[in-house]
Amino acid sequence: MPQKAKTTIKDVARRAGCGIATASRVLNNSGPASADVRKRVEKAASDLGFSFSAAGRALQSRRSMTIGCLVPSLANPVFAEAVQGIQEVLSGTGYQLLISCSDYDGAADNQAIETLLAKDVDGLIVTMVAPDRSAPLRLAKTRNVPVSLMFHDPIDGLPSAHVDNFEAARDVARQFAKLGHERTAFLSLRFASSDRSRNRYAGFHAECRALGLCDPALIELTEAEANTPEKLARILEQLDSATAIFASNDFLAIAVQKAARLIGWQVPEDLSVVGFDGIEIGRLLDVPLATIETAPEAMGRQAAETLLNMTQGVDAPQAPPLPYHVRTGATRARPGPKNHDDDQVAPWPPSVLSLKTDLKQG
Amino acid sequence: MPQKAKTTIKDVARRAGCGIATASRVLNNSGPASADVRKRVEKAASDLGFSFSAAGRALQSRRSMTIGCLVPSLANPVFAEAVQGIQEVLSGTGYQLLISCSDYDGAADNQAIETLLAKDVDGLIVTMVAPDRSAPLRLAKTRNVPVSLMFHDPIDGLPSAHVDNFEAARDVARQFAKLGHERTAFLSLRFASSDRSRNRYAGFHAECRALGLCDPALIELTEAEANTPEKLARILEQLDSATAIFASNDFLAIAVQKAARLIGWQVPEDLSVVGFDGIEIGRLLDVPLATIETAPEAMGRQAAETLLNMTQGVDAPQAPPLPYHVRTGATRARPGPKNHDDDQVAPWPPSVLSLKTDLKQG
DNA sequence: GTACCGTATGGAAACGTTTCCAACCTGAAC
DNA sequence: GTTCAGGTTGGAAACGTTTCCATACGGTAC
Repeated sequence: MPQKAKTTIKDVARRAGCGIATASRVLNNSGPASADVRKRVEKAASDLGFSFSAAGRALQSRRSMTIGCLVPSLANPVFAEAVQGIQEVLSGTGYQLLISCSDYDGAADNQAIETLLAKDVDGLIVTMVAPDRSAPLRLAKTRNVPVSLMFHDPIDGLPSAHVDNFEAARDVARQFAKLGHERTAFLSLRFASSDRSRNRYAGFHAECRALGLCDPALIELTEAEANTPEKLARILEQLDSATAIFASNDFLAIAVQKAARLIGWQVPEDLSVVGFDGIEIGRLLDVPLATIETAPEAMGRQAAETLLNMTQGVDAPQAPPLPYHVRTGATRARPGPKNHDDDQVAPWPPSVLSLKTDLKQG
Repeated sequence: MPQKAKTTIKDVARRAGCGIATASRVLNNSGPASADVRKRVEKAASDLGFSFSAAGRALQSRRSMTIGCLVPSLANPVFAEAVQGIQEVLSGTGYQLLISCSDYDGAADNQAIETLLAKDVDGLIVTMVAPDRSAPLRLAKTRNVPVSLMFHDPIDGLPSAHVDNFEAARDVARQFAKLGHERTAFLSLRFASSDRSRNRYAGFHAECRALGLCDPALIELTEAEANTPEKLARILEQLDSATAIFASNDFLAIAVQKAARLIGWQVPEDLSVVGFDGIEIGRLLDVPLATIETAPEAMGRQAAETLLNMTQGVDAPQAPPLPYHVRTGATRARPGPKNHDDDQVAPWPPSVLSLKTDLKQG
């Protein structure tokens, strides 16, 4: 095994018959050099297939040219698209992206940030369970490592690329009210570990109140329930008197429709469904999904741009929330008359199902 | 701005009143140290909030503890999930993931690999346009940087985590034949830059021949066509006499159904549709999508595991293709009698649409 | 008391860069 | 012929680690 030793700038200098400093200057175009030696160095470099060692460079320049990124999971297209947006901005700037996933685990979040910091990243782009009260995130601040958030509401001087979840959710309530719905439910996964879900619920809840609708039932699903139409259907059955459902993301909204069909409910005649996120596939469905259309990729781009500014010492002000768009779709309608045995009798919201999550804890 | 200088091991040593070497030994547990000095060093380190500099370490140890990963795009869930799988395996090993996206561009592929190599990655996990004939990929080999592929058929001694696209596609042809379909089409995006699509077409085509069906029409769509149901519908109309469509991925398969509905075709009565990949959402659709179910996450995991073995000098043999699973769904049926004006008259495949891509080029 | 051995310790080199600075060269001005 | 300015050049230090090696210090065996 001819362990090809990596060629260093020293090798280039020797071959070109000049000093290391000169070679460095030529290769970086960072100082004077005669045409003659310049040519020799360039030839030597290409002969040897030389390329700089990032490690040596990073050590000397105290910049790793690396940006750390933490997201809950890449299996969720929302985050995958956001990362894609980051990539687009970063490509061509010389920065590389170091990725970590926490799987929605708050402890893993902090661990990951520590690791990224230890790698001397030049900046951090983060979506995590609890960006406020994260010690490693504060550490980044004191170390002057710029931090940019995604999806979160701005916190504590940390800029964030986000949509106004609260406002958008109020829009959903208004739509339901205008169509004449009274009893609604909010479906979510991982309510406790997502301030996005919590804010959406809060906005939805607040506006339902303001408009005189019943308080929405808050349902937190397990992974299993969300992914198994039969289980989800059983939950729906207990929400019998609800005529409209706001799902915390599009994936859930699609699953709900499947479940509704299983128990013979028509969407939107028997049940209106609205999602959140605006994933591409929702538009292409047979019955296009009504949803709040956001632009995850744009969030990634904005977060990356803000971060780049910060690395250059530009104190970027918090950008306004990114626009969202109400996609009408075809999964909303006026509530139809369901054939209830016990109309108007069942208590609302159904106590068995509602969560007692403290909204302030987040 | 109190530019908090990073604390180095030198600071720790000074505070603990010992030499650098000793501090290093204690912190790494890599050599003898008296209980006394050990305690002092540990205290000093925690007092100072010390953490190692990855750059210094990388330079000295010639290992960056970083794995480079190149995929076409994270906006495609298939790759996002694969990366997620890689993450799962890497988490806890101390390796970090450096990500690049090429946006399906062969030149960008090579550029990205060069950049990753310059970052001194300890290994590469790659999905690209043309892994054979990639100079930078060969360079990795000569530099003894282990390389592991994803989705590609194994090449040239490079191990790959993949499914057998050719075989799986033959399965689709067999299903169509069994149901009695004669005229079929294969829909793809970026045919030229995806050996996956090409292999799927090749398998589908071969088996159609073997079973005595007509040659499938090969249709390459532009992004715009794939994403705009109306445009796609216009293309479908020209495939009037086809009764079954094999879409190169699930996304396309869903879009096709939307387009079919636009021109009044029922799926599966008027048109059978089968996809490829097995994305989660397909199962939850109102009419579950028939598809070849693969496990992108498992591919990522396998690629990562193979790579880890290689970094440890274990010469992992090429693993067999990962299993795929035929999901029956509800988008396939026997061909129904379409009301054709010119039944049996139109030539097949429709020459305007068929691509003349040379299958050997890939 | 001397010789020896094992364990703890710290100095210093090395990893591949960049950059400061001193030294050198050429030619022009006096 | 001497001096000076301007442009080239290379030695060496520094970045933060790890590790080789020599030293120092116990103690045990004679």
